[in-house]
Amino acid sequence: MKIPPVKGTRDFYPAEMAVRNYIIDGWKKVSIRNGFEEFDSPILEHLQMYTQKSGAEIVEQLFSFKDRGDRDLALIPEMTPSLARMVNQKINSLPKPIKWFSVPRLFRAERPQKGRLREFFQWNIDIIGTDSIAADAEIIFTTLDYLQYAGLSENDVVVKVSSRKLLAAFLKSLSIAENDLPGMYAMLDKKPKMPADTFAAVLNEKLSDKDRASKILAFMETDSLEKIKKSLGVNQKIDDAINELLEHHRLLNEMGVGRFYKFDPGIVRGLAYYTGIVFEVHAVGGELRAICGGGRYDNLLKDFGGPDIPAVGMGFGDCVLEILLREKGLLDKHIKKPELDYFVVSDKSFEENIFFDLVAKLRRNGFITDFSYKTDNLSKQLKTASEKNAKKCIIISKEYSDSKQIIVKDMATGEQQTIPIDKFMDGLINSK
RNA sequence: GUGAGUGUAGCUCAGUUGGAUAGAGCAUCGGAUUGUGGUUCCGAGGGUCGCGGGUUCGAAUCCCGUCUCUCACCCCA
Repeated sequence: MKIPPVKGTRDFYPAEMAVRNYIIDGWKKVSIRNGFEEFDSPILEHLQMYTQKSGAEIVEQLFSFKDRGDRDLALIPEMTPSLARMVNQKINSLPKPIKWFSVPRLFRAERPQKGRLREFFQWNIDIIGTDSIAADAEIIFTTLDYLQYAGLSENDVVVKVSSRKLLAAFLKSLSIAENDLPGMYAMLDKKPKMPADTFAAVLNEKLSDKDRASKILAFMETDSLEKIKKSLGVNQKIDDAINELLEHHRLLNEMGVGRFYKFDPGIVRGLAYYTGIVFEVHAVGGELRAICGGGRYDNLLKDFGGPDIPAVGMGFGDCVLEILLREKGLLDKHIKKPELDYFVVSDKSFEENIFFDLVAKLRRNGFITDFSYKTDNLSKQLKTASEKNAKKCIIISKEYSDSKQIIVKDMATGEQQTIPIDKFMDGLINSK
């Protein structure tokens, strides 16, 4: 009986594995050069970790089970709670700020669709223990550092930035109650999904107040910090939030990535735990969902039973990225076919057992080396060498039995030279 | 969880109004060119036509169910 793969998962054959490694290696390389240290958590956590803050509905969106000790466990659907748990556990002994990154394998029991699967990889970077806006800027800089590393420019991607603080202060200035804020966030977050007049109608209905609704609409349409400052600079809290955004923008300009920046009050992010500047990276002109997103979440550690310590972070999944890189032709460009340094070929026209000795020595010296199990036909073996993308072939044949010489053939040019095997071996060792 | 579309070799697809051993290209494997690869030529393997049921003398083809995949909704950490 054939057993199918599990819904929403992927098989990584060598070709797909090369893509996955390319993406993840890039994430790690960029994290490290931006001063982040790698950590990892278990793939299982207590189910309670997710139900506690998000409610019971979330159980339907993750994979959970009871172990034999009757514990409710879950395959982790995100990394941030595990990070909070780990940091809280050692909070007093960790030097601050903490700059950590991770590339966990995550699971969500949703119905798969474009750019969303049930099993995926997600790059996370977090800075914990500072409320400096420079940290908010650095998270975005590091994200952009990767996107540029992958070959994307400001023509391909845009960072849309907003502020929960600004939005909250603005909504409160319209006498919307603190308790109603989460509901408002959820609604405003849906704006891009509906036509403008539908959104206006929904807003009117929700507020039952045309004046306030039109003010919110105007706010949501504003596309620059300067305009916001001019139209709203009436209230200390709003002013503070705007100044924070201006400083953040200034830092990104100074870091040389200001051209990617776009103020967009429509960026709300669904998650309730954000408290400050939030952002999403989107493909320019595409229909794709957000490539990645993040922001400041100053209450998270406290919410998970730790001290009141500020934090800012970003999460970046592999699925949408892969679609985008493929569309832009950046995968074929960056992922090389595997190559061999040497392919050793022989027609067995000699007695001595030199063949495997040579193969082993090449490998021990660090050369990627292979050979064919079929040793009858020279032309077959060379064909295999071509298929395996060998840079050079070593041919051991009658020159060896005649005078202990081997042929080194350059597969790109076809040139070959005959040299004594001892000389070749000495050259190998000296080349290291 | 809701809705729409889809399913024929590993991949991309043919398959006449329901008719006999279901085809092609690519890929894979083998052979030819006997001291040298990429080209070419020849050949082979591989499909309970997603699965189950029904209609029919007869089903890849029509009907029902189910699953998969795709896309959208819900949700988005």
